[in-house]
Amino acid sequence: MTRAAEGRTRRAAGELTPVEARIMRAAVRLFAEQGFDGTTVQQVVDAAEVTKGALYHYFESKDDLLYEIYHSLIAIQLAGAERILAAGAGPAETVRALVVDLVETTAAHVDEAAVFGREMHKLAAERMAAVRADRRRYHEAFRGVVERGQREGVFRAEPPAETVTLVALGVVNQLPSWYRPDGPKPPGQLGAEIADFVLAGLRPD
Amino acid sequence: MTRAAEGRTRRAAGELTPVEARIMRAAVRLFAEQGFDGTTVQQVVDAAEVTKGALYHYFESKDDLLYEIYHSLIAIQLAGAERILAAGAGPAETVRALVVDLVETTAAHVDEAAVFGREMHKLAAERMAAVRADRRRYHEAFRGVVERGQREGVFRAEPPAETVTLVALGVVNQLPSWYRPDGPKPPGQLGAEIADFVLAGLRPD
DNA sequence: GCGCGCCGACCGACCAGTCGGTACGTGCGT
DNA sequence: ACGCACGTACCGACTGGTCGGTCGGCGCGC
Repeated sequence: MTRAAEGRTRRAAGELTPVEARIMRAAVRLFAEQGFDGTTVQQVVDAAEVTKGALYHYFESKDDLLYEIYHSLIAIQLAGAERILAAGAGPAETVRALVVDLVETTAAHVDEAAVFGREMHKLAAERMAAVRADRRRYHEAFRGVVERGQREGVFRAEPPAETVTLVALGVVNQLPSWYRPDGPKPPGQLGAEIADFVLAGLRPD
Repeated sequence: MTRAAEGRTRRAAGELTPVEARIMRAAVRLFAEQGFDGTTVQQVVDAAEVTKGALYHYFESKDDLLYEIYHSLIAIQLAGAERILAAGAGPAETVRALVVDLVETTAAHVDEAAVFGREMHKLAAERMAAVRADRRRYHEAFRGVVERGQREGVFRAEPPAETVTLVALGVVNQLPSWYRPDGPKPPGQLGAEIADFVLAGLRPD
């Protein structure tokens, strides 16, 4: 059995050999800078200081790298959402926590997020479906919190919950195009400001 | 002089020969579906029912097509912004008109917007600079309106104008990833709902 | 001395862009 | 009225180069 096949399950469990980690780090950086198609496998192995043989020993294909990048990001974000939802706070506090967490994790993984946003559509149909399902789960969980707040009367009823969700998740998905780690505002503050603005649009008269 | 060189100025003035228009339409659709690098020049010419010779007669390179796509979109959007700003309405009405116009033009040119968002970074340095400058102009014009409303007291002072701008333009830029022309809500309504929500976040207590 | 982990030259496919050529309309000298 | 020269529009086989992926081999630990 080659490591490439075995690797899928091992990596799915979050375990990475040092060589795999180096390859992933190099791939994410290069894909973010130059795009997936604009980056050659040779550039990745050079940057990771390994050889093509090693890369294809651990990964099945170039596409495989793309999927792993998505996977490492979505796993973190869904875990955050589940943790926050499970805490069982009120709608306002939950929305705030969700937005702040999303902004912080996205900022901490800007390269992954940038690659994901730009190249998601290049995934094979099957993997694409898995991605879409995860995204929709997040989207619906968020909208559910907004709807609950509206039913309970802690949020204004007028803005369609769907629109609020689109706006909130929209900024976050767009974040890689303007966020700079060395910018003046730390991610936590950015998240808080965005959350405040979203909640301001929801506060009852 | 080849048409490819002449074409730059002629196309900049908004004039397109029928052949150029066919090529552009095919290119936009294919780039939106498969990405820029994922689309071959041969596919474009086949879809446009012309030959490679014709394409390279009218365009200098594949990159040229990308730039023309951007150009046709940004020209419309900046024109809309200037028209609205020139109308001289109050901050609230101006913000609303800006958002609605942006959503409507983006929806009317989803393919262009999708390609632009994903492949902008592939532009050559010089053209990239021109793009960035235009985007910043739009961004700053929008923020300026928000700041004016805050100074005049018609908007709440708390949300940083920069954050409001990031949120408003963020949804619009993200629109190609979820908007479907055959969806239940027409673009005008979508724009109105988003504008309402943004203005709700700005309305004074 | 055997096999796992890795090496890297090489292969076949593919692709942007080229270029020698064709077809046709226009104007001009006779 | 005719034909010749010229420019524009377009054609499509071909080239030079690139890239993802392969595979026979090799060295080191056991």
